[in-house]
Amino acid sequence: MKKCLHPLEHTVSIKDVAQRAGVSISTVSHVLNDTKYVGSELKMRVLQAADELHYQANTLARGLKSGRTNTFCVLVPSIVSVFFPKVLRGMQMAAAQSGYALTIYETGESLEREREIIQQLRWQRVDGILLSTSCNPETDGAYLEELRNLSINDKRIPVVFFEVAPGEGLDCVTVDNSRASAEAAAYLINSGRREIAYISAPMRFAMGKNRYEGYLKAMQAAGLEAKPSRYWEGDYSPKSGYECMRSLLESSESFDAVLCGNDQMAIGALRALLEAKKRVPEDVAVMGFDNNFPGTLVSPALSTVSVPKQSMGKAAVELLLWRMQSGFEPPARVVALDTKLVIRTSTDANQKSEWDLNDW
Amino acid sequence: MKKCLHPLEHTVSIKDVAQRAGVSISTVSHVLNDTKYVGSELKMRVLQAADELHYQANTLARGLKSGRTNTFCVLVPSIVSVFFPKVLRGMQMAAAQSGYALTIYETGESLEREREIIQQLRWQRVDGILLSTSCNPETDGAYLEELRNLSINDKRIPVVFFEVAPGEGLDCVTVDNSRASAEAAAYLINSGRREIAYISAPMRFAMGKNRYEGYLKAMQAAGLEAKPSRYWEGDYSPKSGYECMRSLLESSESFDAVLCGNDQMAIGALRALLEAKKRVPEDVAVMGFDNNFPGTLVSPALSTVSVPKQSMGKAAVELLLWRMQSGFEPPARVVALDTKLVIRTSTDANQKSEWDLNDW
DNA sequence: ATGAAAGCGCTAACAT
DNA sequence: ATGTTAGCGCTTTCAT
Repeated sequence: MKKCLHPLEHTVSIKDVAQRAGVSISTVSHVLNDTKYVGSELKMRVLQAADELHYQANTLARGLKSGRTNTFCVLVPSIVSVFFPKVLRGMQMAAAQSGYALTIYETGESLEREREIIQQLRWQRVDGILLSTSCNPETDGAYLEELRNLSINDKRIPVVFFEVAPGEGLDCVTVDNSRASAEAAAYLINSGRREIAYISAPMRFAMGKNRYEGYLKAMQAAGLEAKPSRYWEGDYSPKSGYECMRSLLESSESFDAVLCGNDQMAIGALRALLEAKKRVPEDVAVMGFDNNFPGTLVSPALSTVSVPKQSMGKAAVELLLWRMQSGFEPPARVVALDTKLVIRTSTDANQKSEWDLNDW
Repeated sequence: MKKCLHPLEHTVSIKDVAQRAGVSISTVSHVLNDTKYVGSELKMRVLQAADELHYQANTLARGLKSGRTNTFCVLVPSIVSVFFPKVLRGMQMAAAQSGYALTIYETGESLEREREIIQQLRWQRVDGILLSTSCNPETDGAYLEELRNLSINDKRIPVVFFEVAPGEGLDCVTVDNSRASAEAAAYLINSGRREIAYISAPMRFAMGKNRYEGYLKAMQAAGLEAKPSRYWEGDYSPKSGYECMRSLLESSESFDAVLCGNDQMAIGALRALLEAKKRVPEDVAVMGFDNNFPGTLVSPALSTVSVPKQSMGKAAVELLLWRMQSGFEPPARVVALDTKLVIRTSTDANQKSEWDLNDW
C-alpha cells in the first residue's frame, strides 16, 4: 500500500515554528504546553508563528514521548442497540470537554473479542478505557483480576466499567439493578398481579443476574412463588423476547404479568402476546427495563424502568478523569445513578401514552 | 496529571525481543512485518521470543515512523440517530477485516465542528476519513475543494463521503436519492393520491434537496401541482416531523398523502395526524424514507424506501481501501447502492405489518 | 530565561 | 542474510 503522505509535502513541524519565531524547539514546546515560564516577547513570537503556519502538534510523536495520547477507548457489546448510543453521546461530550478523543469498539458480546481489544489497547498508550464488559464475574475472575491490575494496582491504564458492576475493587458507573428490578416487580404485585413471569437478560452477565435477583426478592417479600416454569432467558434482542414469550405461551403455564430484563425483549414479548390475542394489560401486564424510545411507539406503550443513559456516559468519563487524578489509589469507587419507574399502558390501561419524539 | 505508566514498569519493546532472540532489532522488525527475507531459523527464534514476551508493537512509534496508523475516522452528524449505527456497524466490520481500527466522531450537524475535527485529523496521520458531511454543497464549495485537495490532489488523506453525495470529483457511497424519492411519490400517485404534501429534510444538505427534487419530478411527470403550501421543512428529527404536520394541519390546506424526507419525521407526522383524528391511510397516506426499525413498531406501520445501511458502511470502507491502492488518481468514484420501496399499512390498508425485531 | 541534546520505539535505507 | 544507524516529531532534563 502506498504511503498516503506525498513525499514532497512538508507537514509543518515544531522545527518550522521554531525557525520562523527565531527560537529553539524546546522554547516552542514550552510555550505551547505552558510547561515553563517563557518571556512574554518570545511567547508572542512563538504563538504568532504557530498561528501563521497553522501548526498542529503531531499526536503520535507527542504520545510516543509523553506516554499520553489524549484518547479514551470505549468498548460496547453492540453499537446498534438503542441503549448504547445514548451512553456514547454522554461520553463523547464529557470527553471532548476535557480534551479527549473517544475511540469506539464493538465487542459483539464476545469476551474473546473484548480481551483481544483490551490487549491491543495496553500497548497503544490509550489514556483510559471505558468498558461495558461481556464477562461473567463468576467464572472470569482471572480476567477481572487482570483488569484490576491494569487499572489500579499497576497504575497503567485506568479502566472504568459502566452499565454492569463487575465486582469488588473496580471503578464502575451503574444503576442499582437489583433494587430497581425489585421495585418494578413490587409495582406489578401492588397492582394486583400474582403470577409474574420473567424473561431474563443473559444470566452469564452480572446485569442479567442482578435484575433477576431483584425480581426474586420482591416475589419473596410478597410471599409469591417465582415458578421456574415462568422463567425464560433471552439474549437482550427483541427477537429473543418474542421467542421466550412464544415458549411461555406454548407451555400453557398461566401468568398475568411478565417482567423483562430490558425493553427490547419486552417489546418482542408484547408482540408475541398480541399475536396470541392476549389483551395487554388486561390479561397480561408487560414491563421492560431501560426506558428506550421504542417502548413509547408500540401499542400499548411499554411500562419500564428509566435508566439515565446519557448521564451514565458522562459519569463514567468523570470517574475516569477522577481516577487519573487520584493517583490510582484504592479503594475503587462505584457510582450508582438513580432509576425511576415509568408507568405506561402496558401495565395500566388508565395511563395515556405519548410517543417519545426526542433524540433519535 | 500523573503519568499512567508506572516508571518502574518496563513495557516490552522491540529491543527486548531482539535481545531474547539474540538478533538485531531490524531483524525483528523485518520478521514481524514480513518486509525482507530472514532465514527460517532466526525467524523462528524471533517469533518465539515475541510470543513469549507477549510483544505488541507500539502503534505510536510505528505510526510516527511509517506515516501510517491503521486507523480510519468516521464523522457522523449524530450517533443517536437510528440510521447511523447500522452504517457504523458495516464500517466497523469491514475495517476490522482489513486490520483498521475505527474512530468515531459526532459532529452534531455543525459544519464548524466538522471542520475542526477534519483539521485535527490532518495532523494525526489517520489513514482515511469517512465523512457524512453537514456542508451545503452550494455555499461551501471552498470547503469541498479543500477536501478534494486533501484527498485526491495532494494525496494526503483519502476521504470517502457517504450518505450524501457532495459533488464532483469526490469519492462517495450513496443511493440515488432523487430517483428513489421519485419512485416513492410515483407510488403514491399510482395508488390514487393527488394532493401530496412534502415534509423535507433540511434543504441546506444535498440529501434534503435531492429527495425533494425527486418528489417534484414525479409530481410534474404526473401533471400534478406541488403546492408550496403543502411543503414544510424539518430537521430530520421526529419532533420536527410532528411540528411540520401540525403546521400543515393548522394551515387547513387539503392533502391526501405526505411524503417525508426520512422515517423519523414521518413518524412524527403520523403522530400528529393520529392526534388530529385523521385516518391513516384512508384520509392521508404517510411515507417515510430509510426503512429504520421504528417505522415497523408504530401503528399503522410506515411505508418507506429501504436504504441498505450496513452495506453502505461496508462499501464506504471498501472504496477507501480502493482509493488508497489506486494511488489517488482521478477520476473520483461514486457508488450508488440500490433502494427499494417497502409498502406497509401507512399507505395501504391491505398490507399486514410485522414488527422488525432484528438488530436493535 | 533560553537552548542543546537525549531519547520515546519503531522502520527502512544503507552497510556488511 | 543480518546488522548498524539515522531519523520520524516531540518532551524534558540538563546545561548555560
